[in-house]
Amino acid sequence: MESPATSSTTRRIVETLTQAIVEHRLQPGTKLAEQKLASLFGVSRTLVRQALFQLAQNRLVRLEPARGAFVAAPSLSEAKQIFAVRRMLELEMTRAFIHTVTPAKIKALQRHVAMERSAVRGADICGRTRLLGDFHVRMAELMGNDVLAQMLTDLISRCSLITLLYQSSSAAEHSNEEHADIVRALVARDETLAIRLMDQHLQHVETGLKP
Amino acid sequence: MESPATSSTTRRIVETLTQAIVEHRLQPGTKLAEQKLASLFGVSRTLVRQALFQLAQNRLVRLEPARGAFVAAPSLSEAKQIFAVRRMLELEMTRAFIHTVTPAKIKALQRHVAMERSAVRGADICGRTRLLGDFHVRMAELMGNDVLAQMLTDLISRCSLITLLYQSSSAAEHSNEEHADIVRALVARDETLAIRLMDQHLQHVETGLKP
DNA sequence: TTTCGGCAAAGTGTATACACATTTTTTGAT
DNA sequence: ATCAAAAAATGTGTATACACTTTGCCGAAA
Repeated sequence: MESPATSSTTRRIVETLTQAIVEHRLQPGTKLAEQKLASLFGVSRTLVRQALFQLAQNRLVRLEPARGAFVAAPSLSEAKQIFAVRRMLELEMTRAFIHTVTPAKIKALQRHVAMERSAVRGADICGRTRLLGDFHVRMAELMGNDVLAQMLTDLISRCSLITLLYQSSSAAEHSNEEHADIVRALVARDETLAIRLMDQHLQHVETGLKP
Repeated sequence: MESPATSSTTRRIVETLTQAIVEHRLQPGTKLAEQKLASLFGVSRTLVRQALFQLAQNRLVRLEPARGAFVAAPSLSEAKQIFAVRRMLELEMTRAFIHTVTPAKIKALQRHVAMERSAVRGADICGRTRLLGDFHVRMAELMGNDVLAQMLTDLISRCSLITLLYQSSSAAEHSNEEHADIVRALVARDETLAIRLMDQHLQHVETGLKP
């Protein structure tokens, strides 16, 4: 399941804006005027509009009728709802993972955790956040459930605006260690432990949000 | 959390097309030519394009570059993935519902089940399918988790592309009875029973898919 | 000084026009 | 008669133009 087919030009704009928003070079609430973006990217308003439309569906921008597009500022209440959904999905996903685990899948997760660690050790803040989120998506992909993977991708990108605001470097390191712990529990085929660790991990990330 | 703000004209087109697709008046694979839809709705291609774009993100239509838009034809494998996700979400939702249940919420669900029954008894095929799906969405809304509700809305509309192919009138009646059973278990605050009933219900809907 | 009304500037919402790709039809040769 | 190649038709991708809404500013009246 690939992302919906769209002109590569529009996609380029979406990706550039997404990065800018997620890396906080565009602060929440910033107005995104169509004409300015159009001349900035050297295209017409048409393509910018499509891009903004798509970003609105990813909940990264807010579209106010006849007023324009603004960088979204997800509320804490929304973040809590998102985490409630993530917990539902990911605890069950962990349970199911244990039953379909193979050495190759374990290897893939271990490699991912290693990549996380180098990003966390380095100063690569946006790469760090992306990788820490991708761990969860990777688990879904390894289970062969692309629908679940896509869903987690959306959910995680929706809170990335918030996690980036509040997540400290030490919290990132903590997350990375918890991922490693979860993988160890998966290796040991310890279902109860893996689920408990995942639950605690999500709990930590969520409580880490509050300023 | 309301659906993403967009011109009401575009939204009208999206909703009309969604209904038509979900109610199977437009068969999977049907080409959706922009100009034809434009004259049909009495608007320009611009608005139709926006609508098709949005529908593509909801996975109800497929967009092929330079070839156009087609009504999506979800594979059985995709349907199975969707049901796996629904089971994750809805079993936990049922568990959580028990803990936050109030007489008002029960009343709302009971009213909904009654509406389902009259639609099932009558010959209102499209209303029937919509209402049977909405039961699950309604539960999420009553829990105050709009993120979950939106997610279930998407998942269920994607399923209905398939279920409508196979769901018989007797199956609909069966679903309605199962909903009533679930509500009774909620009234009794019987967590284990409610979850088991919901699990069986999803199982029935899913196995009902295979031709 | 403050407030209200209107005017101008800016920006979004929609339609239309044109360029290019794809598909289909037609035509000509084997 | 069949197949291939070319041309016409259909349809998408992008840009531009115009109408209408919002907004900020300036002046006049209380």
